[in-house]
Amino acid sequence: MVVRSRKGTGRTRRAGEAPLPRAVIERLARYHQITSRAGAAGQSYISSAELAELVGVDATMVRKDMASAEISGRPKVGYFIGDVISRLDQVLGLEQRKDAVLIGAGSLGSAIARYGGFGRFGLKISGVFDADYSRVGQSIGDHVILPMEKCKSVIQIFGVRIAVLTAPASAAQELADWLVGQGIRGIWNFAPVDLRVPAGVVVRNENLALGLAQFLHQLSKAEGAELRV
Amino acid sequence: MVVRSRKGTGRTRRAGEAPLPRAVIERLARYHQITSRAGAAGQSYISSAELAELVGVDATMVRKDMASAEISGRPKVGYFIGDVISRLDQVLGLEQRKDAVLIGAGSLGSAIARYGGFGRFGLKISGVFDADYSRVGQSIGDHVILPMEKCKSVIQIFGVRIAVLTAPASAAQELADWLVGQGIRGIWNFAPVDLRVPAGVVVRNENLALGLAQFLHQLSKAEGAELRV
DNA sequence: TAGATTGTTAATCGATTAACAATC
DNA sequence: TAGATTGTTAATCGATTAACAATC
Repeated sequence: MVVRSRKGTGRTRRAGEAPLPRAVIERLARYHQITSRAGAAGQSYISSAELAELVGVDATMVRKDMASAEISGRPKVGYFIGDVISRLDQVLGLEQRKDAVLIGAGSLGSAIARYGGFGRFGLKISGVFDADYSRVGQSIGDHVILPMEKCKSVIQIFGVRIAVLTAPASAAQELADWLVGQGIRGIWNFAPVDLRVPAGVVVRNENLALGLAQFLHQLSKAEGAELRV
Repeated sequence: MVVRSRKGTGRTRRAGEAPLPRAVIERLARYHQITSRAGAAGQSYISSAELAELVGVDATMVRKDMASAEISGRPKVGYFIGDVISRLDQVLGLEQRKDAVLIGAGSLGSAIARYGGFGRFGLKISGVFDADYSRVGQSIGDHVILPMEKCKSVIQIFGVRIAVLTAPASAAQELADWLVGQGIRGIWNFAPVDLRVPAGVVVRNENLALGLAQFLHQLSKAEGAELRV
């Protein structure tokens, strides 16, 4: 076995596959968004200064981030937007089309199912499921809500490896276990629970309550500062 | 003027008001969530080891975080859950009741308006508004959708300083400008746009597309690792 | 060419971890 | 008391910034 990584070294990968730190990835995703918008507005090049301004970081850091994504620009001109997007698509893993099932057709689930914007990232919702029979059969956007019993076969037929979990907190862990058993390898979790999954399964918690707590903290800090000045 | 902060020093505040780094705040919010749950389950004390395990960080870091929030525990016992929650409520600014207006009663806005869970953080939605007259008058949860024209007076009457912005991206900046003009000091923004606001106004972007991009990156990394092993 | 912008190396800063002392 | 757990200081590590060289 060649690939063997000791904690913290991260030196055991093929060239060009350096594991980028989370902070870098977050910024790359923002560059992607901004650059796409600039491209849609007709721009062909974008400078590190412009990106830095919009993201609120130092231009040097933008250039470093670009370097770590192996994107190079041209002195006096900037980065070619086509390059930036196609390379960031690769780095962020937005290229291949990916099927997903959505579990839980409550109000948040419906909002996500209806929102078409994720197609841009290659994410395709192949089926929307709910355990509540009173919801089954209703349509949300292009989808018809299916009973959980059908979920297993949809996962198999389409080879789905991603689940969007918008079920109630009380059911989330049990559903996650079941999904992993069916071959799901990534869960985009909107239930306010820290899911426990086996190693190798990726969970991203989109925890709105945490976001709100952070927002309120910023706010109370800002109000405090105001009172003091 | 006593309060004068030179960039980077952060040494010019009253004792006990050290500006906690964002990473610490994020963890504190998670401790808050976990501790609340443990309390609800009947536990009275929680150890740094338990928190560390659930959050996926080192126990030493939990203790340091607790220290920076001025929460102290008892050797051999752990942290008293009552202390943790009440102190974190203070630090995170979850104590006072805060009124908010919600702008944009589309599917995401409706999901948020319907979701009662934010009351726990002191956030109270005082009114739901939409510019689309076909939506006005419909009810979502406990709220009735009001026309934008009424928004101004609701802000004034209740002294609202927080807005939840779930309008389409195309309208978001204009709405933000208007809201700030009406006295709003904090915007919890769900539109996929980086809002520009005057200094002193707090914006938190809850950008699902960024979240998805990060999730997909993790996933592609994990799949890659799998193939290599 | 001169000037603007990228690219890179070195220095700084801050956050995390390790080691161990303090305490119930 | 012995043992478990918190609390704190010092060491390490990584990320950010500054300075400057390279290049179109």
